[in-house]
Amino acid sequence: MTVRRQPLSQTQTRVLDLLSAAGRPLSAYDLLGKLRGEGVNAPPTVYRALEKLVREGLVHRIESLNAFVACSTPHHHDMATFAICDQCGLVTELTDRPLQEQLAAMSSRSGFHATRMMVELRGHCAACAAKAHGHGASDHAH
Amino acid sequence: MTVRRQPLSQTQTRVLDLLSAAGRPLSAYDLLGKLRGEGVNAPPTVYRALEKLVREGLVHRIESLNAFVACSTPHHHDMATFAICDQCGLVTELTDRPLQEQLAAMSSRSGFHATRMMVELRGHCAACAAKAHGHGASDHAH
DNA sequence: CGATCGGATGTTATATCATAACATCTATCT
DNA sequence: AGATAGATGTTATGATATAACATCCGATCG
Repeated sequence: MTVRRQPLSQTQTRVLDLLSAAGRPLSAYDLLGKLRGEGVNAPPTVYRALEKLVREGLVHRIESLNAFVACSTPHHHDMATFAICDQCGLVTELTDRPLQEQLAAMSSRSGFHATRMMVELRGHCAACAAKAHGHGASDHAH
Repeated sequence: MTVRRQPLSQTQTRVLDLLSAAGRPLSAYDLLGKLRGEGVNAPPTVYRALEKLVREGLVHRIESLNAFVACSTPHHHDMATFAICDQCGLVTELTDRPLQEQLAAMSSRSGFHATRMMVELRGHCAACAAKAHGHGASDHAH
């Protein structure tokens, strides 16, 4: 299932595995923390691995969190949509073809040629919205 | 036209004016640079002013640039769409009601309750796309 | 084989973005 | 006067990201 266009290096594989295992966004420094003692001691190595993984479409960068997640369905679409719960930190990758088409249409209608489209929704996931029955939201996230 | 729900302080007004005059995204430190010598000497003041302006819907934060722009049509929508040219740095704020509705629909369909929706397109504006007739793209942006 | 090249990594230093924590000041309301 | 809310100042630090340059290693080719 997991199609890898290019072979991944040791570090790249480790980073991807860590992100997959986490199942949530990790910052470059979160990853660096987990890789210390495995011969990775400085930010550039992590950022370079992430850069490669993003190029390959295996990892997404979530701009509003300054963090990275393993792509749930590696496909290299240059289009990612995320719903980010500000309460519990849950991040869900959504796929919505019509939305992508509409974005592309809006984009080209204005003469803009999009190479990357980011959609990030902030709010509360179903579970947290249910819990918050009116009593104040005491945001956490992270 | 410009509806201000709350009166703005001196600093807040200056920041908004600087952003409006710039007509492009400025970082908090860009603003700080312009405000030194006007009694503003430290980041927190700028960030606090920006925070207020964003709350009021007068300024948007562009996540993928870590920068701020004056809202082209102050309305407090919690929804912003930007097309960012990676070549010349031009940032255009787009409004597309159907897109907003579709996003809201997709969001609620999955039980997610969105309080903020961010859409950022990266690519080339019409002018730059026209210029780049095949000869290599030598990205600039900033 | 030895040369060369691309890709990955190491290493050091620094740039850039953002906030914590605490003090002060002023306007307004009571 | 006392209380409150909002804005700001000030110092320090935390968090994120990259520049610049050196090295290493495996593949390819003459």
